[in-house]
Amino acid sequence: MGHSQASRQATHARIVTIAAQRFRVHGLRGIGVADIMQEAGLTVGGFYKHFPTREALVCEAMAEAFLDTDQWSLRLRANLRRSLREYLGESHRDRRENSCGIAAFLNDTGVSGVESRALYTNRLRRLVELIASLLPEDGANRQAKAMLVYSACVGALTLSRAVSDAKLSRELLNAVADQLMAVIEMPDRSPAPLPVGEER
Amino acid sequence: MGHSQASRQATHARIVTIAAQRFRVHGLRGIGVADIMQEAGLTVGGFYKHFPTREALVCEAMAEAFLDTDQWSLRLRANLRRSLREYLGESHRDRRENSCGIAAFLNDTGVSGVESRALYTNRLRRLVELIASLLPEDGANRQAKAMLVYSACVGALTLSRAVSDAKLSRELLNAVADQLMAVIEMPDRSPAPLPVGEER
DNA sequence: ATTATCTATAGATCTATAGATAATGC
DNA sequence: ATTATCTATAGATCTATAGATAATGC
Repeated sequence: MGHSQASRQATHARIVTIAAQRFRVHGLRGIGVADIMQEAGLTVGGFYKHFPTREALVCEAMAEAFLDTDQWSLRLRANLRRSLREYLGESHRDRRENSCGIAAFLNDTGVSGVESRALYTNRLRRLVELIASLLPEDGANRQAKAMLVYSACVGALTLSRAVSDAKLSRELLNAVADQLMAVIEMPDRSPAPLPVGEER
Repeated sequence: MGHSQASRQATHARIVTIAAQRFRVHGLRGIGVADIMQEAGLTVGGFYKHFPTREALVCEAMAEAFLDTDQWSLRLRANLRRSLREYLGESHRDRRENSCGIAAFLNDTGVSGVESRALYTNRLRRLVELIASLLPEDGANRQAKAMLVYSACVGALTLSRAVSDAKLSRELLNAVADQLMAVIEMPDRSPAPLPVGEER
C-alpha cells in the first residue's frame, strides 16, 4: 500500500493518464473504472478517494487527452499542410491511445456531463480558430474554410477507423489529405446560391 | 399475448424499426434489449425467440437504418447540392432517430460484430461511389473529391451534434455546406507535393 | 493520528435462459 | 399440439460505499 502525499499525487496522475488513453481507445462508455485502476496497478476501492465520481475522471482525462492536441497545435502552427497529412496518416489512425480527442469523443459528449462537453466545445472552437489563422488567404470566409478542413479531417479519420476494409481506409485518408491541399489553395467565392425553381 | 404468424412478423418488424431509431439516438452500446422491447410494447423474455443474439438485432437495425440512406441516395441523384445542404441541415442534426446511419454508428463499429461492420463498410463505399458519379467534372480524382465531400459532411454533422454551443453548431453546418458548394466546382489539380526540405 | 489503498459488497443494469401462460391452427 | 409472449431469474458487469489494513508524518 502506497501512502506518501507525493505518491498520492503520482498515483492520481497515473490514473488520469491511463484513463486518457483507454477512453480514447474504447470510448467514454467503453471501459470501466475497475479496468483503469487495474491497469494503474491499483484496485477499485481507492478510486473514489481520488475522484468524487466517474464523470470527474472523464473531465480530467479529456483535459489530459487534449494535451496531445496542444502538441499538434504547435506543429500545425509550424506547418499546416504537413500537420494535416500527419492527422490523416495511418499512424494517427492506428495509435488511438494518443490520438485526437475531438475525433475519439465525437459520439460520446451526449452522454458525458456538461463540464466535459464544454471542455470539448471550447477545444474545437480553438482548433478551428487556429486553422483559420493559418490559412494562406485573407478572405472573410477563412473561418468557414477552416471548419471545412477540420470537419473533413475528423470525418475521414473516424471513417477510416470505422470501415473493415484496409484499402478503403487508406484511400479515405490519402484522398482527403490530397483534396484538402487543393482546398487550402482554393480562392474565395461567395456561397453558391440555391438554383431558382427548386424547393427544399 | 399476441400469437398469429402474421402478428409475429409484424412484431419482429416493429422491434427492428424501433431498434433502428434507438440505436441511432443512443449509439449501439447506449440502449439495451429490454428498453427496445418495452418501447415495442413487449417484455424482454420474447426477444430471443426473434433474434439469436443482440448482435443479430444490431445487424437488422443497421440495415433498416440504411433504408433512410437509400431514400437520401435517391434525392442525391436528383439534386446533389440540395441533398448535401439537407444533410447539413439542423433538422437532420436534431432528428437523430431517422438520421444518417453512417454518422450515427461512426464510433461504434469497433465494438459491433464483423457482419454489421461489413454492412457499414459496403454502405459507405456505395455512397462515395454515388457521390463521385454525381460530381460535375470527369477527372480521375472524382472519387477522391467524393471522399472529401462525404467526410466533411459526416464530420460536420457529428461535430455539430457534439458541441454544447448552439451557435457554433449552426456555423459548422452552414459553413461546411457553403464551402462544399465551392469544392464541387473546384477544378482538378494534381495533389500538392510536399515542400522540399521538410521532413515528417 | 491520519490517510492511501485494499477487500468485500450493495445496488443497478444488461444479456440470455428456463419455465409458465394463453392464443393459434391442425 | 404448437408457439408467441410473459414472468422470473441466473450470471456478468459496472458505479459507488463501508470497513479493514498498513505506511506516513506530527
